Amino acid sequence: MTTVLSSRPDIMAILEDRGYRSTVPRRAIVRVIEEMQEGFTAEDVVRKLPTIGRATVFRTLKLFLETGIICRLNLLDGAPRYMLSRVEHHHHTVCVRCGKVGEFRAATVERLMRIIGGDLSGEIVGHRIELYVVCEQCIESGASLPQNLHSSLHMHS
Amino acid sequence: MTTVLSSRPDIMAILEDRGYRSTVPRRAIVRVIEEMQEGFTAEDVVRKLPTIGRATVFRTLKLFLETGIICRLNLLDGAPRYMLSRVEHHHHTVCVRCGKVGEFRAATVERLMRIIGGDLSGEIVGHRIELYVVCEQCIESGASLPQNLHSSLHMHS
DNA sequence: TCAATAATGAGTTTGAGTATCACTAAAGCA
DNA sequence: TGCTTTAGTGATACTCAAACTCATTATTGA
Repeated sequence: MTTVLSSRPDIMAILEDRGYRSTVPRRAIVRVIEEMQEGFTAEDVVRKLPTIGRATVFRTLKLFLETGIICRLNLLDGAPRYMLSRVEHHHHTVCVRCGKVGEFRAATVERLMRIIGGDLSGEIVGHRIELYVVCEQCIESGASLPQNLHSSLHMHS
Repeated sequence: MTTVLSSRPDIMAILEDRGYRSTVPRRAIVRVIEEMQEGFTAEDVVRKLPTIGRATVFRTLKLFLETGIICRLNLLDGAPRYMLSRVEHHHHTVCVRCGKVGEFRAATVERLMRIIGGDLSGEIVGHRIELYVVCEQCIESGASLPQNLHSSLHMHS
């Protein structure tokens, strides 16, 4: 009998179900990334786990990505950002000022995809939506947007 | 009196309006990227223009990106892909088999943003939507999707 | 407990992109 | 048209994230 401690699935169980081994480095990486709520880079993990080899961190993140445990966002300039997938199907909000990443779901999105799909040649097999936002904290602290961000992100209001 | 040869704006004119000079390397790069309809990497341009310095290519693409002449997609694994912005406000389709990039517009998208914006804390300042598709040619040639692509792209049917 | 092998980590390599800086060429003006 | 200013260029060196290699280690199932 197992106790459900949180709504998040047991990551090591997912891996073991797929035939991957439960190792010390993998468990350490799971522990670390569960703590970092607002997205992290590969380098963050390397820094937090100096005893674990660099290659192992990259390999493990790749594995987690392939198994859907984490997801990756390529945004702004710089290294890709990862975060735990809390819910099955979701999209991301990214604060353009502090870089904080959030998740959201919207049924409307799925309907939209079907509408657009009808107008396109070819077949839609997936989609990715990112919303660039200024988060509440950043609005409160009242700073303005960085120059050039709008065009370089190819954003549209 | 000028003759309009295509619906695409004159790129060098845009740059000159902003105070940038019309130089031999820039004109060469414009010529090359206008030929590559289906997206290109920085390395593609470097390869096609061996007489032009590497740094210049990267600087120029950055400039074009900032002025909205081209747009960038971070997708699949590998280097970012660029393409000419044909229309002001658009989103991209990417064929997951051949990598071909297309553009589409949808008024519905804008309405969707307003709906979602109401549910979120913070303020939406932009969005990015990418549709992963299998293009018509690839459907005709009939090959199946690569393994692992679905989860690693964090796609949702 | 042991054998098979998946996983690791140290070190090396790759490759995209940037920084530097002396040189070149574009543009405005005399 | 030539001159001057300075934006732009290109060769080179450098940075940094990420991948590769391979000998060693740890995990698992028997």
